[in-house]
Amino acid sequence: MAIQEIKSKINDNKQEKERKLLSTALHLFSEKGIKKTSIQDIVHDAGIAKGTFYLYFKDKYELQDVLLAKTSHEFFSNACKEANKYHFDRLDDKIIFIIDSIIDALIARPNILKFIQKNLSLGLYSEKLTDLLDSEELGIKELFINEVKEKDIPLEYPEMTLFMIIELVSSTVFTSIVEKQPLPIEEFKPHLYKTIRLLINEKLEK
Amino acid sequence: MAIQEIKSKINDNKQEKERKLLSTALHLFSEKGIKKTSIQDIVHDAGIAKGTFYLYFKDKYELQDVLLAKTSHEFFSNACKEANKYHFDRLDDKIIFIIDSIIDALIARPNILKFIQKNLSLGLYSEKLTDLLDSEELGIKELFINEVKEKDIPLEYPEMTLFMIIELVSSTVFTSIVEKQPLPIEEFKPHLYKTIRLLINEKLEK
Amino acid sequence: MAIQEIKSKINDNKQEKERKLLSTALHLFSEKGIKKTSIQDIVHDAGIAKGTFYLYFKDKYELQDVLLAKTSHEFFSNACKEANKYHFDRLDDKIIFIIDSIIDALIARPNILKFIQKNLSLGLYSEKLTDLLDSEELGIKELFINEVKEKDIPLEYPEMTLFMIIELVSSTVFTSIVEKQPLPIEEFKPHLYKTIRLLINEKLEK
Amino acid sequence: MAIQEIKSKINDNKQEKERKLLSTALHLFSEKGIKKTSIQDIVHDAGIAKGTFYLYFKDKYELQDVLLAKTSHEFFSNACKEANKYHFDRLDDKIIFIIDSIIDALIARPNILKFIQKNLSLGLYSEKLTDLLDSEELGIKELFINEVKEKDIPLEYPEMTLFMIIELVSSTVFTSIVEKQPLPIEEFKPHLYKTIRLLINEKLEK
DNA sequence: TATGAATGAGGGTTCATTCAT
DNA sequence: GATGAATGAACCCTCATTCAT
Repeated sequence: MAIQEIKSKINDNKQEKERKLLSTALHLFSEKGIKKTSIQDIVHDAGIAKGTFYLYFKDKYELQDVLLAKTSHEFFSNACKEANKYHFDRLDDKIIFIIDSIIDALIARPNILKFIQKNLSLGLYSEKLTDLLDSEELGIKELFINEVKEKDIPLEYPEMTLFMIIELVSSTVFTSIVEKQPLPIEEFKPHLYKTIRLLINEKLEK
Repeated sequence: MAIQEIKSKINDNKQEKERKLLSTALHLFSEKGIKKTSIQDIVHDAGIAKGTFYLYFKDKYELQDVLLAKTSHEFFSNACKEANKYHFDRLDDKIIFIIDSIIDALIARPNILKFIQKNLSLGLYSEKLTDLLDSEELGIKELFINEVKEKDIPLEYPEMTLFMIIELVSSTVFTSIVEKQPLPIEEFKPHLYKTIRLLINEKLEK
Repeated sequence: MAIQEIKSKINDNKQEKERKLLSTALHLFSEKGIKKTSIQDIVHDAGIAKGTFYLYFKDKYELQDVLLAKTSHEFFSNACKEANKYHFDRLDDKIIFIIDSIIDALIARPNILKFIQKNLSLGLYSEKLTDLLDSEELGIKELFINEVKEKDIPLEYPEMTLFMIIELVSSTVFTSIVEKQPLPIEEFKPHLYKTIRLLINEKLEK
Repeated sequence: MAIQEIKSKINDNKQEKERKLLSTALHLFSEKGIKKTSIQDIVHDAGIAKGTFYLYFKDKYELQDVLLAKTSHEFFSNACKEANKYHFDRLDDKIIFIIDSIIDALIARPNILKFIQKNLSLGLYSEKLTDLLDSEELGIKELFINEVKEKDIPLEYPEMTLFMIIELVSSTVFTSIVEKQPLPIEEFKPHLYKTIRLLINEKLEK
């Protein structure tokens, strides 16, 4: 076997270990909460030795950060892929479709929502994402900016608008799904979507 | 000394202990973070015996919940009091004044912001507030609803609008102050306030 | 029961715990060495809970320091008591008697010698001794100084002479007993005692 | 390249690795103490693989023993070399010159002194020295014995005298430099040197 | 010879909680 | 109600050591 092959095999093995730790941790964090999940639990369920954990992560919280960014990012990524299957005349329709997909996905996995809490926006803005983002796929950020330009939507600072939309969604949806406050999610959706349209089509005479 | 007086003194003593625990805990939570603050630390700094803690709170997290609601509420309460010193012709001006006061107060105490995180809205919506709210003071909620009615502002669901404003502020301001993302707070303020005006004066022809 | 009594009972209990920890630790340190003795071992053998250890000592090494001073001191203390039973015309005879007693005691407990190593002088000079020394008993230090004065022994700096004698004994005896270098202890003794006499009766024409 | 050369190169490489391990370990032991220095630390700083350590030493303590003997020996070796540059009429002057050189060297490197502790005499008496001593250089031991003979100094057991001088120095100097007890080293020196003269020129009429 | 990823035993330490006083 | 000494489970983390490459 060539040295090249050996090295790549070792590398594969390492990646596999890291992947296993991440997926096991996500499962446990969602199931029992971060506080009640110990490193012991994670390595036990992952079938990995205790010491090995520290070869990959400094502590539970570094793992948590990576996981938050990664998981949130996946929600955006999946929803965008889904949206790209269809054609939308209007940007607001497309954005709301994406957000609606994400909300439905969150409803379907309430435990993961409890893990993400109000930090969905990390999926777009976390610094931990650098590894994941060298993929050439178009995220919601690029999509939004591009379409604003193409369709001549009169937004002064589209990045800022998107940021506020995402934070608004992230924050209200968590409260609505988990605490059913101020309304259960299905009743809340129309209010939220109306507001999103407002933000995208801002026409403030001032 | 009359029995009454003795009882009231004992009661005072109890309230004093609880108050001491709360203030000490807030200080420690802000300074070192919740995770790194132990009950030991709290009772030590508060000058209270270990066992006594459990006469007042089930555990650290019950105390944390109370503290989150209480502290957030104080920010709103102070800002409202300040606003009531002046006269505002427009509701959006008044709301933005209040929110600006709160943001400035948060900037001044970044450690407390780190404790509150994105949960500022607990100051309005937490169930732990029942004790605090039997005061007859007008909060921002009542203020908002009343003025919408008085001034005939065409908002279909004013409660919903306020909820979204608060969550939007809570979420974006934390990120902006703590991580200076996407803009430092002073640069971000104009964008935020423009959006708040938009939400209050919504005129979406649809 | 009066509060006084209760408090003193608690105090007795605490002293008893500390005593137990010290004696157990000495036994284990002598038997297996410090490095191989864990706090677990100590509390286990002492029949005390793990957490309790930390109420009395910061760590294994604080305990070790106390123990070194205490144990060394006992050797001196016992030897002095023994010497005081007899009358000596000469100071050098008395000092050598004391040192001979100590050496014999060390020979009898080689494990304890391995623990003390070359630090026998801590029994006279350690700062950890303050607790033990408020006893009014005359140590070798006072004994030496007093007799030098009384007997007009022409020593310029008796403290310094004693210090060097003690360090010399401490250092050579360890090597001689443990490693039988350069001679086994019984053969080495005469050389050592001759040197001690020399130091006490210094008559250096210079 | 001739096989000879290759072999010698490999050998050089090996010696280089061992040398590197020793020097790195000495540095770490001095800096952080033995207990807090792990094999991990040593190989990391030495730039050598973990497994490789075990090709050279059984464990940290074997390395420590070698290092103690080696380092102590160097102090004697350097001081003797220095002394040989000059001519001394009297043996006691020469010995005191050597010891003074050693003490000054120790003062200059207090961390190394903390590592050596009271074991300076290992530089003369350790069994680990066999490798180093097949050099034909005259050590202090040979020097002392020879001169006693040559100068007809009336010492019955010169080896014993030297042993006691070395142990006395080793023990007192450590305490004096590190703990400044009973006197700081510079003030202690005259007392020590006076005693050394006494031992060399013993004239106890008894 | 040299490597360094993986191991998992074992250490120190913390801490919420109890309970006799 | 108040105390704080004692507990011991549970944690994190380090580390010497192994072994396939």
